[in-house]
Amino acid sequence: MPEGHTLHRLAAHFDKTFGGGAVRVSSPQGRFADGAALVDGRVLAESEAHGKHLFLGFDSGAWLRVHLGLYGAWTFGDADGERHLGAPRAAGATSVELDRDPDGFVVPPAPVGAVRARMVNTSGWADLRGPSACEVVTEDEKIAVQDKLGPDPLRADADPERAWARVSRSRTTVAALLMRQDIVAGIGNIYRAESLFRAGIDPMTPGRELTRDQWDALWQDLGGLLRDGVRDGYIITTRPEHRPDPDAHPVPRPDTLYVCYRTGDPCRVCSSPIAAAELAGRTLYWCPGCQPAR
DNA sequence: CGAGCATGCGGAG
DNA sequence: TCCGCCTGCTCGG
Repeated sequence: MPEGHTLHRLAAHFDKTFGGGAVRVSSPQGRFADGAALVDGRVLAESEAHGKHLFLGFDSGAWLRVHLGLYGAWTFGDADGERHLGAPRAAGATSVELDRDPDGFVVPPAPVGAVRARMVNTSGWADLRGPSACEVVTEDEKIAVQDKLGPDPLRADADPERAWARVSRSRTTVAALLMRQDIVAGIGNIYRAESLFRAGIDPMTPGRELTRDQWDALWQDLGGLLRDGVRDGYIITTRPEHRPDPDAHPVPRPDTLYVCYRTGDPCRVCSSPIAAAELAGRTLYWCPGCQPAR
């Protein structure tokens, strides 16, 4: 689920499984062949996420920038099997047998589908499919991308004041503002809808009509939800008392969200039917009972 | 098998 | 504001 939490999980996973060693980079599909050649064989020195961008830094100073878009996903394979991080995807066949070439690098299975980028080291492999961006950039170019992004609640350097300065001056609805990566980086359709529900805020409220307290609470809640997402690996926004089985672990998928994908279903809190509307090409979900228009 | 859908974004108008 | 694109899953016929 490529909202911000997924990218931070990816950065941590790359750091753990590829960081500090030489990496072979290729493009089985061919569309990333030139970029792959630029970093092939280098040592992965740093792995970082900012909003929905993943930055993999190599010892040459070059960075690989990946944006998963709506469909992108990484598949990882090692001696423990396979797993996916990104867009939803059925679990593939798990194979624990890993062949190695004479240099000790893993020989991954034949590419399945369009593998834009493939990374291999001596303990595993990673395949990237369907990204909206996958390119090698300079340090300056990487910084330029980050300069256009708003504060990411998952990053230690995040300054919520910057976001509030924009939000509090805007006539745009808070629902639209939360989706803008130049205002808050890492929020997607699910966190947008769920955080507004939890705050009891009407999504159509103009940014300038939010109170400072409302914004502070929203920012705090987003940070907590994102950190939960990093920990759990999927988005859970429902409080235990609003789940059919408060003690169920892990939380069953149908019970994880308050409003997203629940059009017409009864609100978990007030039983009103969940509403949905198309807004700038995306579906906005909310509860008219818990988030009344003012 | 095709249509529809999805956690996103950039560019044209 | 709308369209196109990247991929793969699910559902209906």
